[in-house]
Amino acid sequence: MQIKQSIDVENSINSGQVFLWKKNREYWYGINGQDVLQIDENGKIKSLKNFKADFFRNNDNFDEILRSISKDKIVKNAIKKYPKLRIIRQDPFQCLISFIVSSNSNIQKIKSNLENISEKFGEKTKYKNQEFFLFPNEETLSKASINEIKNCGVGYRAKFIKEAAKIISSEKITFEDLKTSSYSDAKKKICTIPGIGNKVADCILLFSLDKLEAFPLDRWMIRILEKYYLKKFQLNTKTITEKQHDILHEKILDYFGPYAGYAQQFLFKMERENYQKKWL
DNA sequence: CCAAGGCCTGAATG
DNA sequence: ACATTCAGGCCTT
Repeated sequence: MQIKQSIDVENSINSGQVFLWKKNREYWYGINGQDVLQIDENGKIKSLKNFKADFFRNNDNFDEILRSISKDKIVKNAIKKYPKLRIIRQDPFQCLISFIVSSNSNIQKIKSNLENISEKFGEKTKYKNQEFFLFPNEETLSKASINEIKNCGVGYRAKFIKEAAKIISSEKITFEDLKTSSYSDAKKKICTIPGIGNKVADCILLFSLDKLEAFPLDRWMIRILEKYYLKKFQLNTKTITEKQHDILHEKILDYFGPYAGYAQQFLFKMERENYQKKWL
């Protein structure tokens, strides 16, 4: 694939979107579903299985997107700081499980949990003279016992993971359908999976199902909105009920527009770096 | 519709 | 040392 615009590989990987990545010399290596990717500093991708998807969303129109979300000084500054930050289009099933695992957790633990899941259930493989474990497919996880999953350190989320894998492997919900559905339809459907609420759903929709209007509202984003947008969104800091959540998301969409998810990623990255939070 | 409490786990804090 | 607290939420009551 031709690279039209430069990519900030380092910061894109280190922005809370993906977890099974590590750097070795000049390359980043990561698990993306049933594939292993090797990415150089320019964003050039090689892979175990001839990966050809648009991982860094090169086909998005960045000029238009950045113009569209540049509504105020706050976002503009965030964009200025990380101008080549990308939203990553990752493997949907791995993404879904990753963000179920992420709830009420932290990045270090999420990473460790997911590594355990891959090692225990994923296929062992070699690429570029290194050993990797692919991410398990939905069928494998759907058949795993709750205790085996629990042993990966995910605690009460184990049963969510198994149930989610069952729903996907039985095709009660398919990613193809979610991709072609509208944002709000897709969200409704995906929220029927146990362990997936508003925040987790938006992460999955934004990072793997091309729903750029998804705007994950986690503790950090709420903090950011309180800090910079308190008046604009008339934030009711105490009550983040489902209803309030919907109302807030609507205001955000009205304000940032159809690429709100990109705005979220820039703001999130900026604020986490301000607080010097670790990524992987 | 809202508020409150519980939940696995491990690192950080007191 | 040991006990709380807290962390990219969600579910149940």
